[in-house]
Amino acid sequence: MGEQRPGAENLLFLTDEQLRRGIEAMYFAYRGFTADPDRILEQHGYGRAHHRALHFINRTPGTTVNNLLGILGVTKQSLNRVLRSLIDDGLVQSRIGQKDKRERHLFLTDKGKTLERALSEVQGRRVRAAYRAAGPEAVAGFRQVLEAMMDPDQRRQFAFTDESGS
Amino acid sequence: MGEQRPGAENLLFLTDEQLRRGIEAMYFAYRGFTADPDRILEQHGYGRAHHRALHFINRTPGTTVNNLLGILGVTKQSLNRVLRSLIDDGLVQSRIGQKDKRERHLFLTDKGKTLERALSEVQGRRVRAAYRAAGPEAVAGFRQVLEAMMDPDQRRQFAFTDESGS
DNA sequence: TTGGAATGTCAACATGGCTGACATAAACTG
DNA sequence: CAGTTTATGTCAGCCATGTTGACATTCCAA
Repeated sequence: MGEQRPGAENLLFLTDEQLRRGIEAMYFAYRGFTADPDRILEQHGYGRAHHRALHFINRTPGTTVNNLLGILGVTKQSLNRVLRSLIDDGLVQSRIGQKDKRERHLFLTDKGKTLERALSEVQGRRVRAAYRAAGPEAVAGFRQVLEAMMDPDQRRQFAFTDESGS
Repeated sequence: MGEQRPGAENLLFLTDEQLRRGIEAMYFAYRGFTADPDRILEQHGYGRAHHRALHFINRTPGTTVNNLLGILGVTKQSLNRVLRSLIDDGLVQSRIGQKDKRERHLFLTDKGKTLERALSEVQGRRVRAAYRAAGPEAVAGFRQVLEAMMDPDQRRQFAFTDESGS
């Protein structure tokens, strides 16, 4: 991280124009990033909030509501509305904690796993295609900039969920 | 990174886990990306839709409503509500077209320019910091992946707005 | 002159953020 | 044990921003 390469750091003197281009690229790319899952979600009457919940429950099965609140950065009322519909529709199962019976541990049902897989499949397809088009070195740079762009709290969250030691 | 295989293309053999990490990085980074402008917008009773309008009007002064609709990808009713408030608040000026009097050409007023500058200043500061932390080569890769991630239509839009030949 | 394009406006609705208030149950603390 | 804190759920309402549908106006162009 941060090693100096002679003659290279001058590229970080960015004009206003270059900076604006970067901002627009982020905006347009994020639209593309969410476009495919959005189409599937729409067919089920769901939104991005449902996608995020499915994603992170799938990622850490048995996570608690409070845990999820921290990751998603929304209010419990907002999350509850989303979880309510997912539970009612049989995509998520909520189990009362054994150690602490106030807690609810969240799991995807088979139905939930099926939708989650469909969503991550189309989204992953686009990400893979972009990675392939840009090449391995570009991907490494992409990840570095994204990580540096996060809020420190989010970055810590992000680092914490990394179990592979990458 | 996990298991190393000979050759360079192995970096594009992504495990499910690596792909999910990339998706999460995009999600968290976008949150960071919008966090600073959001705080300013909130003080004015505006949202991201107002920011986007201000950004693109500033970028191409005199753009028409229809033009803006194409860039932003929303309905005219939705955009109109946003433009209405910006015009009423004296941040945007709408001038009837000379050649085609049905068209409205949009410009930022001094007041509008001031807010736009404040927004792009805080957002640019974060982007700059991320660029600096990641380094020039990472930035080049970042931009390549973002561009590859856009929808083809958006990418064409994006390429078209590039007047500097960057 | 007539059709259609560009724009604006009104109404209604949905999603998903938010706050505030309150209920419940369980865990913790003195 | 009593009181406090924590985790969760729920109700009600507000706001920003997306949607569709309907309709008026203006005016270019065939």
